[in-house]
Amino acid sequence: MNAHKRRQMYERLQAALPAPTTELHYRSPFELLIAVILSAQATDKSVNQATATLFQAASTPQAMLALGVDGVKAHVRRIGLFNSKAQNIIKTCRILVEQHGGQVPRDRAALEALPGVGRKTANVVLNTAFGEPTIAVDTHIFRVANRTGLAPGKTVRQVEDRLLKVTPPEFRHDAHHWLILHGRYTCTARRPRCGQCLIADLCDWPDKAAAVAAAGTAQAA
DNA sequence: AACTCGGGGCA
DNA sequence: TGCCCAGAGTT
Repeated sequence: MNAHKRRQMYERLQAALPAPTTELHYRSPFELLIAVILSAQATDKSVNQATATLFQAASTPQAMLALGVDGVKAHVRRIGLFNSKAQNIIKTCRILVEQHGGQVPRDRAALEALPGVGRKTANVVLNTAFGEPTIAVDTHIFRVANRTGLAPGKTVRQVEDRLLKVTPPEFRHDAHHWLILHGRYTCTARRPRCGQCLIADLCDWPDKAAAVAAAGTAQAA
């Protein structure tokens, strides 16, 4: 995919998709951080369901510490990986209180030093809470970047670096938002909906034609 | 690079 | 039923 096509891709996604916002529910950088920690390998629906009651019980790191691991678990039991996530949340809150004045640090290294926070979570917080032009590569974006030829790469870090390079500056802050929505609702992992894709004509995916045809016969049948 | 954690959603 | 989910940590 060349520079012209990339720009066209972003322009179309920007025009068609809703204003940039997370689908996770949060009211502060702290709540965002916790929600993103919980969202690893989980659906946003299940996360929002859990945080609705969790944040009512505790919306600050101090209050979260008062809940304790078992208290947190009681709210997040229906989310996958909840055991390690509950422990990580408490450890993270302790560090926030002891080393960062109870605030979420606006610093990549400090964020990634928090238990349960990796490259992706740090990027989301930096972008969404602090407005920095990071691109958080998750499974959706990794798939879209490779499938369309927008920014191919074998590792998440490779895709992230390439995305930052090939994304025009004016799109860089919101690219994450558009790419993830596109991957989630159109360029899905299984049975991508190429027939109703806004950018199918710009996409390099070899199986695109087959996918369109399959969708057509599936609807006809 | 491969493995593990993990309940829920969806075809 | 099998595959996937807005990943991170360990080996």
